[in-house]
Amino acid sequence: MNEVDLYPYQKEVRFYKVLMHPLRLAILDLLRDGEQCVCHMEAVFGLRQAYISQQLMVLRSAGLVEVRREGLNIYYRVIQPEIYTVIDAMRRMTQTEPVLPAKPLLPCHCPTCEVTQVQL
Amino acid sequence: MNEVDLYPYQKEVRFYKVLMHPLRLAILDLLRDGEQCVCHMEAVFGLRQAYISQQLMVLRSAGLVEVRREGLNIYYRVIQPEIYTVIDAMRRMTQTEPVLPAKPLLPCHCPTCEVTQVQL
DNA sequence: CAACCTCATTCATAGCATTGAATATTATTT
DNA sequence: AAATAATATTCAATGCTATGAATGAGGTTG
Repeated sequence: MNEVDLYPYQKEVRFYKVLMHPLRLAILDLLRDGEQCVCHMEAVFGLRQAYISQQLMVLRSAGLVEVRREGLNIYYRVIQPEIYTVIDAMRRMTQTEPVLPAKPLLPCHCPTCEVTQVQL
Repeated sequence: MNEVDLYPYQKEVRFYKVLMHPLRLAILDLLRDGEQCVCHMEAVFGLRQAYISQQLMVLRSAGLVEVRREGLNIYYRVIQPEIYTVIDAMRRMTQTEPVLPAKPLLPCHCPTCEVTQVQL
């Protein structure tokens, strides 16, 4: 049977699969302002570290984020910012807004959170 | 445990899940030029009708397409064209092009295909 | 109304994603 | 080098998605 080759779509499909998860979208939103350590995400979302790491791994193996180590902390940053053009287009379509907690839900001791706490 | 409410992301997530499938992307590409009947899709893609119908159902229950009956044929059309802004943003990011067969892979007798055949 | 189109639905199976729990790894500090 | 802190990985159970096969439902034509 002579059928169309849908293989060329796989590249896009892979990215849609990555975006198909609420926590991964939330992480990408958090990284809009620049790199953050895992510890900070843990505090902001109030979710277990292992779970966050699992989703970060998905983002990493998709080539969307990269990692930088500084002492004990590991900082993630987006290396393919074009992903935000996709996310923003979807937001316009669904008329939704990113929902991030204004303050971290849990106390944290990473540099980012220390600064946040001083500001309070 | 005090954790973030990721529920607001579900609306977007639902659409990403819809886009996460090569045939559904191909169908949306085919519908860029306006409505098409199932029969035509069958011919263009060379895939079994039931399979195409299944994916059309997913597009329909996501509210992306609607249906119009004309005699024996059923025509699908996109009712939320903003979806193309998302798809196009993704295409720019992945630097891919939509791949549709220039001519239907199979003969078809729907109005659209008759016209195509006359043009040959 | 019976045969025939076109399309939709149901069902079953296999595969993949999600997510919690436990544990491993890497770097730092003492 | 042992203890600790931050992050990663593995495992297992469960649920969701994909897809083929079979069948059903609506219209149409003779």
